Amino acid sequence: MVGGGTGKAWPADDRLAGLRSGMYDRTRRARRPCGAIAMRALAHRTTDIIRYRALAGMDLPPAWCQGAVWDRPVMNHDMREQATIRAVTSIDVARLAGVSQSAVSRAFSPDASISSRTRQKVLAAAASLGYRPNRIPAIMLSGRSYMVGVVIGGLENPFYATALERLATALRENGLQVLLMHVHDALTLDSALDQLLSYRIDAVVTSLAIGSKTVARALSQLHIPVVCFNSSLVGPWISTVNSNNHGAGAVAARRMAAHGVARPVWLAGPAKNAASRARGEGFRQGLREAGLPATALTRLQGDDTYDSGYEAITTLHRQGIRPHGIFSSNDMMACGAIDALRERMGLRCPHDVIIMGYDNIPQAAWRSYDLTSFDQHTDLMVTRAMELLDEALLAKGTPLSRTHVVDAQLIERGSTAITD
Amino acid sequence: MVGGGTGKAWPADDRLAGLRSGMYDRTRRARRPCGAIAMRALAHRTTDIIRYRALAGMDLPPAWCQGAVWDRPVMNHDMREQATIRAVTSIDVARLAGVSQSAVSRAFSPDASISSRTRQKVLAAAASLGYRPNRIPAIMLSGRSYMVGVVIGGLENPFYATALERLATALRENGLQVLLMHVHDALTLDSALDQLLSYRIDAVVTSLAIGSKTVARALSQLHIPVVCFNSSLVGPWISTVNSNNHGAGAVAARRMAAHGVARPVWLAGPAKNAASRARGEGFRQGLREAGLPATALTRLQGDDTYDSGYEAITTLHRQGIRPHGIFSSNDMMACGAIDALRERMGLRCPHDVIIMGYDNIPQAAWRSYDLTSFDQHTDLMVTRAMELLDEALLAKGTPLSRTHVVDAQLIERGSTAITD
DNA sequence: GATCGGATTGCATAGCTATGCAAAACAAGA
DNA sequence: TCTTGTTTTGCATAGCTATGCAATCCGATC
Repeated sequence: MVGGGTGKAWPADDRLAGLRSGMYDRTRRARRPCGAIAMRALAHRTTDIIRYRALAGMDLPPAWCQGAVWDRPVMNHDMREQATIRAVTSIDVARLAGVSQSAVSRAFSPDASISSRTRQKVLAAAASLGYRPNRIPAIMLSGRSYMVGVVIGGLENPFYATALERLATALRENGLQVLLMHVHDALTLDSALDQLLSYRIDAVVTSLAIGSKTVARALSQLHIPVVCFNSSLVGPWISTVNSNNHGAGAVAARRMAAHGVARPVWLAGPAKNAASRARGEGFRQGLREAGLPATALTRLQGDDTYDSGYEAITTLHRQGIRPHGIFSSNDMMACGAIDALRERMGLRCPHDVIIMGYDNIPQAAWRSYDLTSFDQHTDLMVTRAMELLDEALLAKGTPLSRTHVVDAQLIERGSTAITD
Repeated sequence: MVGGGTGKAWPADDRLAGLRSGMYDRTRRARRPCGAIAMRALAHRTTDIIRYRALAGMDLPPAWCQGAVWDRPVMNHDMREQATIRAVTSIDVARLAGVSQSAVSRAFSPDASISSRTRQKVLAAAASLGYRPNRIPAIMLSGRSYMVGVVIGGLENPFYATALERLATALRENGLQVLLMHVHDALTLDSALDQLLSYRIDAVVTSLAIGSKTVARALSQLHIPVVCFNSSLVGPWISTVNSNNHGAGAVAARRMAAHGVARPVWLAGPAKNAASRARGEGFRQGLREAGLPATALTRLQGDDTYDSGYEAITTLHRQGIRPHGIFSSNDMMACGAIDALRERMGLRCPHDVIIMGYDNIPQAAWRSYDLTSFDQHTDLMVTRAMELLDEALLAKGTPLSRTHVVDAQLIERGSTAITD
C-alpha cells in the first residue's frame, strides 16, 4: 500500500511521465466528454453539467465574438522562445544562499519567521544575482494583484492631469499599482475594462465624466470595487467622491448677486457631464434664492474646451447680448471666454464683466487670465477616494456603495475683483 | 514496471498526498542544507553552491535592506480569506461547456486549432458564467506580461500630459498595458523601478527629462528594454526618441536673425534637462552661424515652469535690459515671459519683442499668448518609440540601443508675426 | 543531563492557463 | 470496407511563490 504500489495507480509519478507513454495499453485511454483534470478537480459538482448544457446554445454577447479579447498583441508573441530567457528565481537565490526556497520567500516578507542571519545570507545572494521578488505567482495564490485599473479621459484638461498625478502618488503610497487605461469614448470603455480584468485588477478608479446608465452597468458587472470622481454613476459596486458642485454653484450665484449682476450667464459643459449639470443646477437655484427670476439666466452650451468657451461668447456677441457676469463650468472654457470677451467684444475683466471658473487649473493663475475659480481640493478628494477604496477592498467580495462630498473652495482672483 | 510499481517510488501520486504523510518512516526525512525541491530542480548545478557561498558575506545595497520591497501594501493583505472569493476559471467554463480546460483556452486564442462548434459552446458557457481570460498564469508560462512600465514626471506640463495620452493609446493599440509610475525625483525612481519589476514588466518607457549617469545605470540594470523620450541617457538597454532639439534651436536662431534681433535672449530650462541643453546649444550655434558674436546672447535660467519664466523676465527688467527677441526652452516659461513683458515692462508681442517657445502646448494657441512654438510631432515620436520597443522586444534578451530623431515643426503664430 | 517552549527551517502544495504530444474523430479516396 | 491524411480533442505539465504543517534547532530551566 505504499504510495502507488498497485498497478492501476497510474499515472503514478510525475517524473516518470517520459516513460509512461509506452507503458500501458493505449486503447484503455478512452475519450471522455470532459477533461480528466477538470473532472477530478470538480468531481463534487459534476451533476451540474447537464443543467449547464442547457445554457450552451444561448446567444453570445458581441463582445465575446470580437473585440478586445481577440485583438490580442500585435507585437511578437512567440512565447516559447521568450521563455528561455528565464529571470532569476527564488530557487536560484536559495541555491546560492544554501537555504530553501521558502527561506528566500520569507526573507522578503517583513513579518515572516526568519532569523536575521538567514535573511542576511539570502539578501546577499539575491543582491549578487540581481533577484527581484516576483509578484505574479503571488497574485495567483492570493487572488489579489494589488493593481488598480485607472480609467481616464481628457488628459488635455490640466485638471485631470494633476488629478491623475496625485491619484497615482496616493495609490502607490497605499501599495497599489496603477494600470492605466485611457479611453476616448464610452465605446472603448468595454474593451478597456475587459483588458484590465484579464490582469485581475483589484479595483477600478475612474474620473470619467460620462454618466450614462450603460457605463454604470458595465462597471457594476465587474464585481470589483469601483471608485469614481465627480460622477453620478450609481450601482452595487460603485462608490463616488464628488466635489460639492451644487453648493459651489450656489456660492457662485451669491457672488454674482453681490456684484449686482442682473443677467448672469451660465456657460455649461457637455450634457453628459454630471458635475457640470450639478454646478449649473446649483447656480440656478442660488440665483433663485437671490431673488433673480429664472428668465434672467442666459445659458450657453460648451464642451469643456477652450475653443468652445471662445465660440460661446462669440455667438453671444452675434446675438447682441453684452454679459456682465459669467459662471463657467470649467476653467478652460472660462479662459476661452475671457479671450473672446476681449477680442470680440472689447470687454475686460473685471471692469466690464466678472467671470468665475471651476477646477482652479494652473492656467487660471496665469496673469493673462487671473481667473477666480473653485478649487476642488484634489488632495482631499484623493484621500477620500483612498478611504473608500480601502473600505471596499476590505469588504472582500461584498459590493459597497458609498459617497463622499468634498467642498470646493472659491479662489478669488482678479476676474471678480471689486471695482469701484 | 508499470508506473510507480516499486515501493521506493514515493512521492508517488499527488492525489495520495493526504495519505502519504503517515506512510513512511519520518525519521528518514533528514534535514538538508538546501530544499529538496530546489536540489531536484537544479541538481545539475549543485557544485556551484560552494562558489556562491563565498559571495554570501558581501555587503547589501541599502535598497535591499529597506525601502520599496519592504514597504509592502498598507492596505489589507489577509490573502487567505481573499482567496475564498474565487473568480470564474477556465475549468468552471470547461465543466459547463462539457469540454476540457484546454478547449476553453483554445476558444480564446484566435489562431488555435478548435472547431467553431466547440468554440461557440465554450463562449456561450463563458458568457453565462461571466468568465474573463486570466492573463496572470500566462505571464508565468511565457515570461512576458505584456505590461510596460511608463515612468513619468511633471504632468503639470500639458505637453507631458498629452504625450502620455498618446503613448497610452499607442501602447494599447500594440496590445501592451500601461503600468504607470509617477516619480517626483530621481530618488524615488529606484524604488519605483523595483516595484515595476516585481510585476515582471516587459519594458520601460519614460519621458523623464533627468539625464544623470545614475539614472542611466539604474535603467540599464533592469535588463529589459527601455525607451526614453528626449533624454540623453545612454546604456546597453536604452533606446531613445529625441526631438531634433539642436536643429530646432538653430532654426529659432535664424528666425531671430531674420527679424533683426541683435541681442537675443535664451530662456533655459533646468540644467539637468538634456533637451533644454540641446536647444540652447543649437540656438547658440545658429546665432554664431548668423554672424552674431557669442557675447550678444543673454542667458536666463528657468526651471520649465510658468513662474520661472515670469521671474526671469522680471529679473531682466531689474537689470535694465530691454529684450527684442526671446527663445524659451518650453512654452510654459514663454507664457510666463509674455505676461511679465506686458505687466512689468509694458512690452507687447510681436510689436516690441518676438518670442518663441517649444512643445506647442494647447495654451500656446490660446489667444492671450498666440505663441509661436516648435511642435515636437508627438504622434510621430510615439510611433517611432513603438517601433523601437517592438524591435527591442523581438530581440529577446539582447540589449539594444537605437536612437531616432524626429524633426520639430515651427508653428508660427502672432508672437513672431512680421510687423511693418 | 533531561525537559520544554519558542524560534527557525524545510517540505509539499495550491493557484490557473497555454501548449506539446498523442489519441481520437473526421474526411476523402480507393 | 479499408487506408490515409487532416482536424480536433484531451492529457499532463510547466511556470514561481507564499504558506500550513511538521520537524528541527536553540536556549533556558530544572
